[in-house]
Amino acid sequence: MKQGYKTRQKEQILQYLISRSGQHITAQEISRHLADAGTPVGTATIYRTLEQLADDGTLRKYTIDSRTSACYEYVPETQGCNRHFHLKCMQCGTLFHVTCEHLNSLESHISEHHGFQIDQSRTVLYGVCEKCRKEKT
Amino acid sequence: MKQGYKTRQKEQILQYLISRSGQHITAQEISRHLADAGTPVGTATIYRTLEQLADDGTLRKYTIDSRTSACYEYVPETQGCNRHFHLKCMQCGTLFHVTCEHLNSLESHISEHHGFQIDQSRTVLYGVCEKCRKEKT
DNA sequence: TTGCGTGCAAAGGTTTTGCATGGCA
DNA sequence: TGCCATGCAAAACCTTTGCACGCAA
Repeated sequence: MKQGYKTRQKEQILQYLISRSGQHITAQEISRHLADAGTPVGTATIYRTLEQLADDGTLRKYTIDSRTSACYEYVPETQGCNRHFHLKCMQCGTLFHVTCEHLNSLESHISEHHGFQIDQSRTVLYGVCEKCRKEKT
Repeated sequence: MKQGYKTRQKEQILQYLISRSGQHITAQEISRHLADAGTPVGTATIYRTLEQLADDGTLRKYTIDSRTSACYEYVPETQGCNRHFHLKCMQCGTLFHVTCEHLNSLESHISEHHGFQIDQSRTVLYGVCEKCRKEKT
C-alpha cells in the first residue's frame, strides 16, 4: 500500500484529511490549513501527495464542477464498502453525500442489466434539495 | 425563454449543437468548428453564449473532470428526455440513454427518503461501458 | 550513498473579465 | 438611439512540470 518515504509533509496532509474524515477537502484548504498551522507545504507537494494517496486508495477524488477545484476525501479502511453518491442542489449549490442501499443496488443493476460500470466518484446527481424546494414557493 | 438579440454568433453556435444533438460538445470543439467553417467566433462569446443557453435550459452542461473541459449538449424541446438517465463512458465518450424502472424508482426513493428531487435531465452517471471494460484487458 | 521528496517558479489549459467597438431592434 | 453582444487581450484559477537541493533509509 504505502510506498516511498515517510515525510513530515505526507504525514501532515494525511492527518488533516483523517481529522476531517467523510468531508470533501480541496488542495487549497489543505494548503491554507498547513500554512496557518505554521508548517506550510508547497502546492506541488500537496498535489503530488494527494495523487499518490488517491492512487493507492487511501483517498477518493471527486470532481463536481470544472470551475470548482477537485476534492479529496479520506476513506477509513474499515469502511471499504463505504460507497456513496453525491447529490448537488442546483439552487443553493450544496453538495450532499448520501450512503444508501438503494444507490448501491442501482449500481449493481446498471452493471448487470446494462453492462455499464458506474464510477461513483465521478458521478453527481443533480436536483433540488428539500430546503430549496420549500423556499421555492 | 430566449432573451437578448439574435446574432450570427448565437445562431451558429446553437445550430452546431443542434446538428450534434445528443452528443457532448466542448467549447473548444465549437470554436474549432466555426473557425474551420470560415466564420470564427471569439472564445469569450462562445463561453458567454453557452452559459446563457445552459441557463435557459436549451443546453445542458456536464463536467467530467477538472482537467478536462466542460461539455454541452443540446436538448430537443419536444423530447421527453426527462424520463431517462444518461450514462457516459469516460473512455470512449459514448453517451447512452437508458430508460429503466430501477432508475425511476431510484428517483422516488431519493425524493421520499432523502428529500432530494433529482433532475434526470441534468444528471449523468459516469463510468465505463461494457465494450471499454473488456478492451481494458 | 541512493534516489525519492520537496519547494519554487514557470508552464499549461480552461474559463472569466475589462473595455472599446460593433450591431440588433 | 439605446443597449446588448462581440472580440481581443489580459487576468484568474487550478494543476502540472522542470530543476536543483534536501532528506529518509
